[in-house]
Amino acid sequence: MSTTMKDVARIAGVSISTVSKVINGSPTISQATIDRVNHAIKNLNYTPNERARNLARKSTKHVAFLTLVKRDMAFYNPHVFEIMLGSQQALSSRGYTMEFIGLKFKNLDVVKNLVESQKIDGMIVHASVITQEMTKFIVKSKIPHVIIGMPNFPNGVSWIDNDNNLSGQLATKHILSLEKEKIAFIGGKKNDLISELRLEGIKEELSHNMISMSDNHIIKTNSSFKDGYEATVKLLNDKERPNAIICANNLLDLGCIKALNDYSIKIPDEIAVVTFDDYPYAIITNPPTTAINIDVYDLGQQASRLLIEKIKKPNYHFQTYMTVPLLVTRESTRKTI
Amino acid sequence: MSTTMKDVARIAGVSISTVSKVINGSPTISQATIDRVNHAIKNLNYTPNERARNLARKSTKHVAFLTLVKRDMAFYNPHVFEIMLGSQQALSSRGYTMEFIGLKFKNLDVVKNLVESQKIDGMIVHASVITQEMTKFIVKSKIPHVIIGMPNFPNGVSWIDNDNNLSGQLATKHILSLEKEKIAFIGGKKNDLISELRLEGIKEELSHNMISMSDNHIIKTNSSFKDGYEATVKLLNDKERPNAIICANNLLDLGCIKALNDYSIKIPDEIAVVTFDDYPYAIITNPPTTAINIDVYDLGQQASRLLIEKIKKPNYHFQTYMTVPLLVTRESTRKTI
DNA sequence: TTGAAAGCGGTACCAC
DNA sequence: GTGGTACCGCTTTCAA
Repeated sequence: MSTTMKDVARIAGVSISTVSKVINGSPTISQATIDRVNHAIKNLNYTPNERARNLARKSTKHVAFLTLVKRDMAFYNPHVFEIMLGSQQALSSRGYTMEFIGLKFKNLDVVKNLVESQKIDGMIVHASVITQEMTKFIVKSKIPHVIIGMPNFPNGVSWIDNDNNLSGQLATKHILSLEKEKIAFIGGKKNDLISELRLEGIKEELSHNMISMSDNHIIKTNSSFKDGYEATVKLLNDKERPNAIICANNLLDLGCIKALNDYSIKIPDEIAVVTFDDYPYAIITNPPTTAINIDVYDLGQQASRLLIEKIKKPNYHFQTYMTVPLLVTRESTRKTI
Repeated sequence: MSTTMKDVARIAGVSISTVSKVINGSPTISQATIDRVNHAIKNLNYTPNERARNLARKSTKHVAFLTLVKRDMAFYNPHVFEIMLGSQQALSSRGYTMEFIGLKFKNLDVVKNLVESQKIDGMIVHASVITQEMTKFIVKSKIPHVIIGMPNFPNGVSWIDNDNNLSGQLATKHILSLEKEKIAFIGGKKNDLISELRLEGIKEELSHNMISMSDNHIIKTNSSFKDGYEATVKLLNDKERPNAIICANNLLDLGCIKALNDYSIKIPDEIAVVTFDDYPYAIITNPPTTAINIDVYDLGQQASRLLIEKIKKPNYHFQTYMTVPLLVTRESTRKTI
């Protein structure tokens, strides 16, 4: 058998409740016994049994991180893992551990069983697995939680997200500072909420500056290299050719820059380009593309921070928390002399 | 209070040990009572308390996945996460859960505490966190484990890895099938074990075919775009210019292809190119690069499978398990007509 | 086929 | 300050 508290108590010549108090840093123990107990712990090389503690203290210091997963996802959607990394770091620095749960579909039963089995103190849930029914369950169960990403339906859950509207504004502000006003946008289809929010931000910033955006300059498409290429060609053929293009993601950007190069358009002199997200292609386009970067690691950290806050103070409430995007300037918007 | 086994027992009119047996599928219970108990469970919406089960059964059905982590790692080193994905999938399909532990350095104390706290049944450890001291501890502790990646020192641990030697052979075989024999290799420095193993495979396959490799055609460098570019230029200037180049990774490949394009070398007619790993750049080079791909998801799955095997049969032993690389043929080695 | 009861290894309240 | 002890909620003999 492995050594238990009983052994420590015996060796130290105290009761097991005293040992427990020493381990948990209770203030009511004299320094002398603290030393005796710690000495015994060292000698016996004793480590508390976490399973027993979990049962006794009715909490596990264990948090679940839930996300939808697919094969190869680490390659084409690394952001989720960077969020997870931030979450885990913030959790472990506060004495919590993290269970990673990758779901193949929005599985309500798994979530239910997870919270009802009482093996976690809270959960961080990526918006990809969320359904309206699930939010209802989460709210009713009162499990401490943070959703990563704004749900696109009414809900009572606590969520945190990047400020996508602000991202759009930032991109636009930057382009306007180059004295370019004919801005085009290549983005996702209408149901792509993030793309829509960014577009809104772009429009807002433009109207602040009394500039309107031509409908022909807004292209909603899929998110492949090819789509980016074709959208760009379409923009080049528009009767009022834009002098700046904002791409909703790296793949569209890759296609866009390729098209501009093929048509011998000077970047940024004739057309400047800005993309959202910094990875993986913004760095290697020719020229490298200016990007609005989201610090997803930070997003994960904030999520954990808020979650632990909620675990500790059950009546602590928040509905939303926005993290801030960052501009990374590169040649695609750098004025040539 | 939440409902417990006691409640179920009372409602079903049986003892709690009977309830336990029903839940755990004991064969000694009559169908009639099984039905009664299950009915009560449904009615009360009862879920067993996992904390209590863990303590009572002295096992947690919980496995740790350990790896070294750094900020932005999901972007520049997604492979680890794809391995994790495979592991988690294989674990959960067998009723196990996974704790993700990202370490900032090779922290022996964390590992010790992890196994001594008895909260995991086993662990999958990425080679990035392994030290010789740690392998000693792991072996001594008898904790079921699988190391992902061959340790580069003598050890008694169980590990699993891709067959990097075979990868090198595969790349070489493919190039030889194009009737090109002057093969060059751009790889990592000497301490890069994986790169060395691949090079060995290349050499082995060549010597099988009675072909020797010029020392000038082996370049060991760092792993940046720039290094790939420069190495390629050096190869182009060699008195005996190679007609095929094997790059140890995607970034080197990116630089290599760029250099070949800048020097107007026809790919693959004048020089064919093969790279290791398929992501993220092999797909987008011009032309796209043929790659030797490692199915890291599968690697993760195998690791979990073996780990659970070991958990269930403590005297089941293995030292190594090799997964097989895959050739993805693209334009960079496709014969033009 | 079922149930009583002794753990599993701690925590935390309460008495001293 | 310290110790006795009743749990925490389940699993697992062992006897009936």
